[in-house]
Amino acid sequence: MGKPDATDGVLRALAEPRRRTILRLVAHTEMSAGEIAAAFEISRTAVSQHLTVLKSVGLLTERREGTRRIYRARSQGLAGLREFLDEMWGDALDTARQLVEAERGLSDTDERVRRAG
Amino acid sequence: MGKPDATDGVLRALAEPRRRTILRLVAHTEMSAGEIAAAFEISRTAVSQHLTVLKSVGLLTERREGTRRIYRARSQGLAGLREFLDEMWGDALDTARQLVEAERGLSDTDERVRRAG
DNA sequence: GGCTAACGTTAGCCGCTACTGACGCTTGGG
DNA sequence: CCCAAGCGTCAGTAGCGGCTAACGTTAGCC
Repeated sequence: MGKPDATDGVLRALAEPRRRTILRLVAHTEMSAGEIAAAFEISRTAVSQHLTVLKSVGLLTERREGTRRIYRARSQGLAGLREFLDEMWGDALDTARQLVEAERGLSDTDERVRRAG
Repeated sequence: MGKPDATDGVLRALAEPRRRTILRLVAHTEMSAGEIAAAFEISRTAVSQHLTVLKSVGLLTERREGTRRIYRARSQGLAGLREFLDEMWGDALDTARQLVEAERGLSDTDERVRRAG
């Protein structure tokens, strides 16, 4: 419920293979813009634009450190997409999602892993 | 043979708002191509092309009945996307998988990142 | 066969999007 | 101050992707 527009932007952002690669790169660790750009063969400018897109739809977090900008994936940005998936999957997995949400509440970025058992 | 990443096609298909609407329409019931087209204001041709795309990436099932073609969402086509989500979300479902991998002894994942100390 | 209904397919147009190259901005150091 | 490092931003361009209109195809009825 909330904004259907949010899911639209997220899906358009994820439709690009390189943007998905970027997300995977910074899924569990941080990286500077330069480090991320070094992982591709396209120009640094193109990567910067991808970073802008990902950040604008809430899939990326930016932190400044001197002249460098450190990026990190923001898993919360995928919440709307998960809702969309569950809506059409209509499975027992929806129950699991409720358990997870109830457990983590509104806590923010944290790599800690917890069992839902 | 085969496609290295079926998720790519699925995400590109889902990036279109009308295709998502189509999927929602036939998520729990069947509909003919004409009925689906009637739900939009674009031409029937455009809807037919959307149906072709959705079918080509495995998100739709087609059944013929006389001159009509009946469509229905194929939730199995979203399995790969769900894996992608879990990979970056790191929720309880993914945790269970990680535990299994840990028991097997840290086999093959190469997404390990070096941590600059 | 002739005709209609219900679709898919093709050709062409047009807007969007990802790319490159040049430039501007901010930070830190001499 | 000047200069370099590190990035973002601004034109400009090539190509992809979705749209319409016309045409082709299959199924059923008379």
